[in-house]
Amino acid sequence: MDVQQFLEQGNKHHLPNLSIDIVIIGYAQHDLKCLMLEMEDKWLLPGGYIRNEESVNDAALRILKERTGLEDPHLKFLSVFGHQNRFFSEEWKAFFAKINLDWQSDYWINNRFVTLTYYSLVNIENTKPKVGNFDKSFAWMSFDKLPDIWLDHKEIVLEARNRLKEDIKQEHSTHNLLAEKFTMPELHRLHQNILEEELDRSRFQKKMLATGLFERLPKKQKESPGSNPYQYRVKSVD
Amino acid sequence: MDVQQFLEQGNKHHLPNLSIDIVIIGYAQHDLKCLMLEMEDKWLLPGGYIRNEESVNDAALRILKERTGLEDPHLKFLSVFGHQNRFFSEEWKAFFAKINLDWQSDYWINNRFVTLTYYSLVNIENTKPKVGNFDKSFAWMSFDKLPDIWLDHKEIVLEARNRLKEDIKQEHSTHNLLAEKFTMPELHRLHQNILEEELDRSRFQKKMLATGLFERLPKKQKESPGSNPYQYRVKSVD
DNA sequence: ACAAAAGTGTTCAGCCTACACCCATGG
DNA sequence: CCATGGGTGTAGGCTGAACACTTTTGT
Repeated sequence: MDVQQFLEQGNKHHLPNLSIDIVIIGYAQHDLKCLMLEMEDKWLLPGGYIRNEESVNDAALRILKERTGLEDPHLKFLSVFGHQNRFFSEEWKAFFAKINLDWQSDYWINNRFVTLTYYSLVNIENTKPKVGNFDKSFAWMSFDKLPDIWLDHKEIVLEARNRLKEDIKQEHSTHNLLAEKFTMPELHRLHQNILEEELDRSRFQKKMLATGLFERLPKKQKESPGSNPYQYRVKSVD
Repeated sequence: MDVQQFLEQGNKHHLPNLSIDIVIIGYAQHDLKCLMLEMEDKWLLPGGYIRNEESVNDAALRILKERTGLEDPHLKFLSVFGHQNRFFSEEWKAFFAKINLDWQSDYWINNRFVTLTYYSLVNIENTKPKVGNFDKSFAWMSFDKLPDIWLDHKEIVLEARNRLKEDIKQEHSTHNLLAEKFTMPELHRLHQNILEEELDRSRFQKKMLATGLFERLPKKQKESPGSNPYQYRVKSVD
């Protein structure tokens, strides 16, 4: 579907008041980052709309796959943003003016949208982001140095950051942020990074191994001084 | 708004693809129950649609208040049901035939609806349920003896029942199911009921008191044999 | 007096915490 | 050979589990 057709006819093929936004979280250089797209001088979250013939969940997976290329990604529901003033006709108008495209006040994307937000933990190395129709570029943005963010997407990003902190205590999905094989010190640093606090190294290791979720692999070939760490990977489900 | 106008024009005043369904949970006769409405021979959850001028959250509160009369109720988001085949034109058609009302295939309520589900813990004694336009009656249905439930609402009810079991370990919202003043034995029985397992009486009492959430009131005047229990209420936030 | 209900106490096991210790490796 | 990093061990404390004890009250 080309852009003009999408703007004029998209409401016939999509649910006209629902959108999906995904906070795609990665980890590199000892830093938590999220994938953002640049539209002119502002940044926003990867997102999209729900087609008539797909479920909400399928739409989220499709959007995630379109932006990352990932086949079987981690994906978790975050929350609903449903304020009555949540429409962005002024923002769209200004944006269309900037890129010298015609803007019509009856484009369906000017509707009020309730957005369903998700977050996804991915391995940056395996992710090959692709920009969408209106996007100039993408970037992995550190949560500590967020740029000018469009619409209410900053609120969504921060909610995801907080939710991750809560979820880490219950769930064991953080390995999605690392490569298939990882060491305990790596996982330890990651958890400290997410929780923004020091965790006892000894206790962390024992707790993780006690879950029985990981299987030990041969030691890593190392270059740095010190004993070589074992590598682990998530046990395959039997 | 009268019924005919709602059916023909409702899409102009509501988000046309979003609904809200609420599992309203109460507790009476040592039994967890949920509020259901009768439409002909089937039962369904209290629900409604989102008006253009209200937020999703306000809509949920409005719907909850319309059905229960409650002013400041407990309300918590449950989940999204968003399957692509989630429209119920056949069901509506059959229902309209039964009540001898005209049915049009282009009524907006035949649309595909994504439903946002919530659950609410209420005190049955303080709740004065009111039926909606199409409802014959209401009833507090025990989770163990659910009737014939319309659409996919049974799935929603069961998800709420399971979520409550999970949430009880983290949150302390169960007092919403009891009267303002309650005793520890009452709270104890309630928790056992929700978790469907025995809880050590001694430990339960100490754990609850250790939260510091409750303040002790004078002992209850009692009739049954045994020592009179203290009454408690939730501490007011300072 | 006795049984039932409610509140509190006691013991033991297991887990969390905070380190200490040991081993491997590179400079 | 020593600094660094990584794996494991251990003593102390806290918390939870199971059950015992005591008090209160209706029958």
